[in-house]
Order: sequence, then C-alpha cells, then structure tokens
Amino acid sequence: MIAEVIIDVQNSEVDKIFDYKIPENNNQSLQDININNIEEEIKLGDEKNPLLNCCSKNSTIVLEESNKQNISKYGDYEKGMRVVVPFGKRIVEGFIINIKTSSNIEESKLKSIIKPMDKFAVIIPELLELMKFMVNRYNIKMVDALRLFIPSEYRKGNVKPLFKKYCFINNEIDLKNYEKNIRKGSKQQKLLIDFLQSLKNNSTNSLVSIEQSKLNKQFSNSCVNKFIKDKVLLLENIECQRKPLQMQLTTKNYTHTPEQERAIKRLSSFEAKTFVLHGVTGSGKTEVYMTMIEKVIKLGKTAIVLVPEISLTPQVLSNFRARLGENVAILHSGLSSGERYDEWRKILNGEAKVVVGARSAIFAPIKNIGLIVIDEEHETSYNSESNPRYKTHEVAKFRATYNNCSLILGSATPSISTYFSVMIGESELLELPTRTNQKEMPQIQIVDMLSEIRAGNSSIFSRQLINDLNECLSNNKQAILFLNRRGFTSFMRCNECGYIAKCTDCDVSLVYHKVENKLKCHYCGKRFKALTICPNCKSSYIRQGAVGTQKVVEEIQRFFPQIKVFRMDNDTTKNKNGHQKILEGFAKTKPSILVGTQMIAKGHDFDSVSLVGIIDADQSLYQSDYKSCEKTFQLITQVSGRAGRKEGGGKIVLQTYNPRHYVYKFVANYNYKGFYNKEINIREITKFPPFTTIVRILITHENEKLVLETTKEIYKKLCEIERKYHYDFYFFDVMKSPHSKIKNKIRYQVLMRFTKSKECDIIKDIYGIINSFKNLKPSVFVEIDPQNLA
DNA sequence: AGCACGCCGACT
DNA sequence: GTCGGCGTGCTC
Repeated sequence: MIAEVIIDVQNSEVDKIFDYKIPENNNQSLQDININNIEEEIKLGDEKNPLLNCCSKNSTIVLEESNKQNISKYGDYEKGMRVVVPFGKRIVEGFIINIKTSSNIEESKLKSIIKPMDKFAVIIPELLELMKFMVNRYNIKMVDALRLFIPSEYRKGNVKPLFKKYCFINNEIDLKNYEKNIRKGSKQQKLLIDFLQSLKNNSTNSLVSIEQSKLNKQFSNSCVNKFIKDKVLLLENIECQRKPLQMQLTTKNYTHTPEQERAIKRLSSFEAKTFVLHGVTGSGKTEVYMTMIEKVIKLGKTAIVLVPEISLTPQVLSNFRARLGENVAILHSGLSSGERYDEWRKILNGEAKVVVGARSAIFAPIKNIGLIVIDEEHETSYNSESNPRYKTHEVAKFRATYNNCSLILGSATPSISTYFSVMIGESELLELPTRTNQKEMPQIQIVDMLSEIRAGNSSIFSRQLINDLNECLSNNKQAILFLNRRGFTSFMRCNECGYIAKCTDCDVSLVYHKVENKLKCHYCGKRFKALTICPNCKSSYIRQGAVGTQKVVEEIQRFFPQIKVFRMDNDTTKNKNGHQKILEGFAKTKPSILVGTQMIAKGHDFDSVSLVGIIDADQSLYQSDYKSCEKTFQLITQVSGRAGRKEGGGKIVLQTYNPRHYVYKFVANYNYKGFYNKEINIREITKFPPFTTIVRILITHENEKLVLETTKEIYKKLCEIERKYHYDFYFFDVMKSPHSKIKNKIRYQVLMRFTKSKECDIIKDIYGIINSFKNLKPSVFVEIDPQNLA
C-alpha cells in the first residue's frame, strides 16, 4: 500500500506529492480496505458553480491522476492523517492526502512511513478537496493550504492537554479530629475546615474535590499547602477541557418581525444556493441566523458562522453560547493556544454542531454542514491579503456546494459585487428594511466645510458640530468623533472649491508622493505634476488632506476642557486589551467624547451615544481606489449605526468638502439601492470589478537589474496572453510599484484588467507563466483583485 | 529547507 | 595537489 504524502517542512519550497510505502505490520489486515470508496463525495468540475470549474482542468499540479484508486483507510493509516517520514537524510512531518495500491515510482526508491502522528485523520476528506480547489484557484502551495486547516499550535506539537490541580478531601482523616490539632487562633485554618466540612455535607458523592486555584483564592496559600502536606487534602492532576466561555442557557422566547419571518421561511427551504441578507443596522439579522442554525441542528446538521474578527466581542459570543449552548465551538485569535486546540478537537470529533469564528473558521473540520453564514460580508478582512491568499467567500461557496447547503451573506451594506451577484441571478436577495425596535435611523446632516471656511471658521469642527456637541453633552449623553482615515497616503485638495486631482484615465484620485513631489495613479502608474494652483478655480489654496486623531483630541479639548475625551486608534490600542479598556472607560463616563478611527465603527453598542461627528468624510473617499466610494458608503452607514441605538433620535454630523458628492446624497437617506445603481453604472463604464478582474504581478528583489530582467521576461510572456485575449483586456502595463522600495527590495509590477467572464482562463494562463519563474531569485507573485496597490 | 554533488580559485 | 567557495538539483 502506498500513501501520497505532502511534506511539511517550515519554509520549504517542496510542494510535490511523495509516495511512501505504508508499513505492512500495522494493525489490520487487507480485508478492511474499502476499494469501493473510489468515487469521492463530489466530482469537481461538473457543477453549475463556475468557481468550482475554474482552473481545475490542465492544472499545473497533477492531483487527479492518482484518484483512480482511492482508499481512505489502511490499517492504522488514514487519508488526512499526519505522519513521520524519512525525507532525504532527514526525518520530517507530512500529511497523507491519498492512499493507493501502486506507485509510479521505482520500488527501490520508495521508503516507508515511520509512524503516524495522530490516531485519527486530522483533515477531513472535504478539506482535502478544498485544498485541491485552493491550490488551483489561488496558486498556493499544498502545504500552505493544509496548514490553514490545523491550529498552528497543534502542528508544532506544543499543545499540552490542560491539567488542573484538584484537591480531594481525604476521607481517611476525620476533619473534626484534625481540627483539634491546629494551632489556636488560626482563623484561616478554621475557616478552611468549616468550608471543607460544608462541601462534604452538601455533596452526594463520597469523593469531594475542588480546584486548588479556587481554594487558594479564598484561603491563604500557606494554609492550603499545610492541609495538603498533612494529607487532609490530596492533590491530583486532572485533564480537563478549556472552556473559553461558560454561559447559562437562556430559554427566552424569540418573537420575529414579519420581515424576519419571511426571510426565515424562504431560508427554510435549505436550497443549495447563496442568499444575500440585506438588513439595516438593528434589523435583527443575527436573530435570523440563530433561528436558522437551530433549525439546521434539529435536522442533525451543522453550521459555520463567520464574523469579522473585530466584532467577535464577548457579548456576541455569549449570545451564541446562551442560545445554542455546548453545541458551539468558538475560534478566534483571542483564544490561548490550548483553548483553540480544545475547541478544534471538539469540532473534529463531532461534539460541536456550530462553529463561530473569524475568517479562518471557514476551515473548521466540521462535517455535514447544513448552513454557512458570513456576517458583515462586505468586510475586507474576509480576503486574506498575505501568504496563502484566498477569498473567504469563495471558500465558503466551495464548502456550501460540497455540502449541498445554503450560504448566507449578511450585511447592512452588501459589497457591490455581492449585490451585483443578486442582480445577475447568481444569488437571491432577502431584505430586512426596518429596525426591530421600530426606531428611526438617526438623521444624517451634511455640513459643507468649504462654506465654513468662507464664513471664517478655519477649525476642523463646523459650527453645527460644536452646537450639537454642546447640546449632546449638556444632556449628559455621549458623542463619538470619527476620523475617516486609512493608510498613509494622502490626496491633494483645493480648499477653495474642493477640487481633487484625479487620473485622466482611471477616474481614480491621485496619490501625492512627497519624495518625488508628484501625483501618481496607483492603477495605471501615470504621473502628474503636483498641484500648486487649482485647475478648477485658479486658487493656490492647495492642501494635502490628513488630520490625526491626536490633533482632533487636542482641538476638541480646547472647546470642551471639562469633558473627558477618549482616544482610540492604532497608537492607543497597541497593547493587549487596549481596545477593551478604552471602550469600558468610555462606556462608564458620562458625558464624554470618544475620538477614533475605523475601529470604533464596528461592533460595540453604546446606549448613550446620541451624536456622531464625522470629521472629514472625504478622506476615505479620495483614496486612489476604485472601491473608495463603496468603502465610504459602508463606513458612514456603519458609524451612523452607533448613534441613537436604544432610544432612537440620534444624529450624525457629516463634515465634507464635497457636499454634492453622490455618496453623501445616498448615504444621508440610507438609500443603499440608489447608491448601488449609481456605483454599478460607474464600474461598468470605467471597466472595474465586478465587470473586470484586476491582476497584479509583483516582482521584488534587492538587485534592481535582476528585477528588471525578470520583469521584462515575464512581461514578454504575458504579452502573449494579452494578444490571445486581446479584446478582453482593458488595461495592461508594467511599472514600478507605488512603493518602489520596501525593506530595500526593489518592486516592479505588471498590472492588468480584463473581462470577468474570461477570468478563469486568463488566470490559469498567468499562473502557468508565473510558475515557470518560481525558481528564480526575485520573488514573483500574483494578486487577484488586490485590496490595495501600495 | 537541508544536503550532496560539482566545478573553479588560493593555499598548507 | 587539496581545501573550500556556493551554484544547482533532489528529496518518494
């Protein structure tokens, strides 16, 4: 018997399948081999889902060939198990991805597996299929995909089972007798004895135990130790499971609004398709998920719920635990390695029916999935932007298709491409247009900052905002000031008329590069002279936009010196729990002001916030990014949801230098559909996603000459692709990367944009070319629809 | 990654 | 002559 093994060596370039002999002297005989298990659960490629079809033919990596004789188990060895194998002169770890009867490799070359590392398969068959899909789709290494499926702690082998020290009360020693021996006046010891006695009396079990740490908390350390020394308490290490969150089950009855009811009814068909759940903030999307999950569990199936990392707050988690109890496993970055391992084990052995977690929870080894939910689906964090690059939506779609179940994409502001998929019939729309508590959405008032300047107010706050702040604070309420800043790039703006320099070809705003004193388009690489005089109104009042949170805090303190102001941004939340601490502090203080960036926009409900000020809404609008309008719309909607949560009647003051911009018009009326229609129109005309696919190939190395040579060669080859699909290409060029040097490495890039419908073919061809450059010194990698081009 | 094999310069 | 530089290629 032969096992196909993928070698797992840190940092290695080895990404081949190696055949190993399975030792014959392992437990079982050949009779147990199930040769009938030949056809896997699904056939990749014949599905309606174009994604699954994509790139799977003629892939550069041979995966299909061996599948003809497909055995999932042989003796102690099983597909998906990790093993120890000899590799060259070394002993390394590997994953069995397949078991077969014969090998194409010379018998003499074959070595035997040394031993299994697990008692069971740690990678379920579905995930092995997913690995193949990801390898083809994202051109990643097989090991890298496999590594995603297993908690890193477990791979390194340094998770220890949790032992807790328990104190058992020794029944052979009579407590009353012992009491006589203790020194008089020793209060602590007396208390401890009484405590133990009462424990014993209240217990039905003859053996009474308690965690040592609990005793230590209540009684003095030395006292407990003395008891242990005297054998009154017997110490024992007991293995137990870590539970990140313990919760009482609630038996509350949940009533649904008619809209929720309608969505639930439709979802209860459990059709194997994608549903987009578009619900305004506070419309009870979570309740819909919960209800559906309960239904799925009743059917004996399981569910995965993905939430953005940032909103994986204790409240959210405890809501799930409270409602679904021990069925829930939680995976997120805040867990200790041991906790994560325990949760993962719970999933693997079927104890958990529901997995709630951030992005990577989509790889949970859960079987028999009946529902997958991606909450806040528009969040960009769902796309992995480094190393194994992948798109959570696509992975989720794969798993949903594999399990023949529904995928729900929920959001108050679905991403344009998601909504587009509804429009072209790829997914179905479900709407929750009103809040469950019938409260109005807070009013959004747009304030023109240019007229403020004209009126002689040069501060960063408009008179309106100051007025509203005054009112808010004097009512003992709280306010949030939001600074819409991302990244370090800045744009140039005329402070007289609000003109922003844009690329003539791409309709994307230009980025000011201070070093060269040039304006650049990050999409086509075109360069422009820095502005000194506004081409629109001839004013020389040109400014680069960017105000920091610190500045805002200083300024606001000048206006309200007696009010407590909290600041929350990258600087103040660096240390662990910095987040939590600031938020808690803010929640406790009334009246108060919270100044912050992106991170205050999400999660966290503040009941007493009645005013939100958006200091400079334009800052995210004029990123050199075709998605900037979409992001701005999402962000403002999101922040607006922070005000007037409980009592309604909140207010948003949106300060802009561009009050007539369409984003603000739509956002002020909570008109998502209007915005979508406008935006999708622009995307179609300017040939941006979802109508096209953007691909960037990045070539980096210390040696500029080398990079240039490689880039030229790659470019030459890519030209052939461009010629082949000529009419599908809208853009294709080589250039220095916007940050032409990072860590002393020269960066060149090839950028292209082509029709979405040809995406699969073209990407496949690109991967083919790129892979032939993999062994060269400069590192070459492909990004599909990169999040940013910096 | 590691490790061997291998083909050229500078040294006891 | 040989010791050792690291360029190339293989690991079932």
